[in-house]
Amino acid sequence: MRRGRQPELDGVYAAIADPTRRAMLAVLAGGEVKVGTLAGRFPMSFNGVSKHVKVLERAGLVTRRVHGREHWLRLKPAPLREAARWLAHYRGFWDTRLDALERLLVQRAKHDQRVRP
Amino acid sequence: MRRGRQPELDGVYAAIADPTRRAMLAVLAGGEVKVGTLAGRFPMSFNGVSKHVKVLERAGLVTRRVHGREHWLRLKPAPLREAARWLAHYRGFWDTRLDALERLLVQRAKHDQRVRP
DNA sequence: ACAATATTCTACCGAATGGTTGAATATATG
DNA sequence: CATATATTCAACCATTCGGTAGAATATTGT
Repeated sequence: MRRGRQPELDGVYAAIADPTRRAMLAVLAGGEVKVGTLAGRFPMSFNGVSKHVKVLERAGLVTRRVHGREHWLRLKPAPLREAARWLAHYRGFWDTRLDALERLLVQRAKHDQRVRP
Repeated sequence: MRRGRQPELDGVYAAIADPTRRAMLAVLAGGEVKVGTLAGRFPMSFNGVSKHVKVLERAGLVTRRVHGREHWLRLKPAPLREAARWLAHYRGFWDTRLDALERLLVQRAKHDQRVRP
């Protein structure tokens, strides 16, 4: 695993921590969408949507293609794949070694309970 | 896949969006540690660490076992597995880019009350 | 009983977030 | 040109966040 800091993960996880933005990603997964179209589908102001889009952009999850006065948004899944890989690594580790560790710890806790209650 | 709102994901993704908390999870993956031990490993006040621990607890990623005056923390990887599964689901869609994606998204848009109220 | 230890609770601070409104900018259309 | 459209920018507000310091609580050790 790559050690050290991975600052790009901060933005990605923070971006998808918001349910509105997760819903936006779902919409964008269907293809390119204008900002206005996106705004029409969410119960908030145009500017509110614009701000969320900017967060997704900053996280590298969305790119913008300006065509005249229209701004078309396209999903860029690569950072999400990175994030998934990071999680998968930990998940794999925990699925194997840690579950065994947890069993052991539970066992020891029971033992301690028996020995000194 | 489970659709609609998944509020537990909010807390999990928000929790792991912070590099300090990701590092704490890495430490906890090595086994149970006291809050104080954790505090000794991070360049911030005891109280700062205590707050981060509380965030991880609220996200369901850490449990606390109070033994006397010592609070032992244990990792609970289950919510991370949930989060990984959510990401893997989307990743799979993007890898394949099938028409099924479009159909599912249209269906979701119809069902989801939060989007287009 | 007393003092040290492990930890939380409360209160505060500055910065970031999620949201709003209103003005500005660029572009398309009559 | 004038006007409607698509969008951002700027300011503001309330809340949350990451962090600190100090007081309070519970437990252990002498």
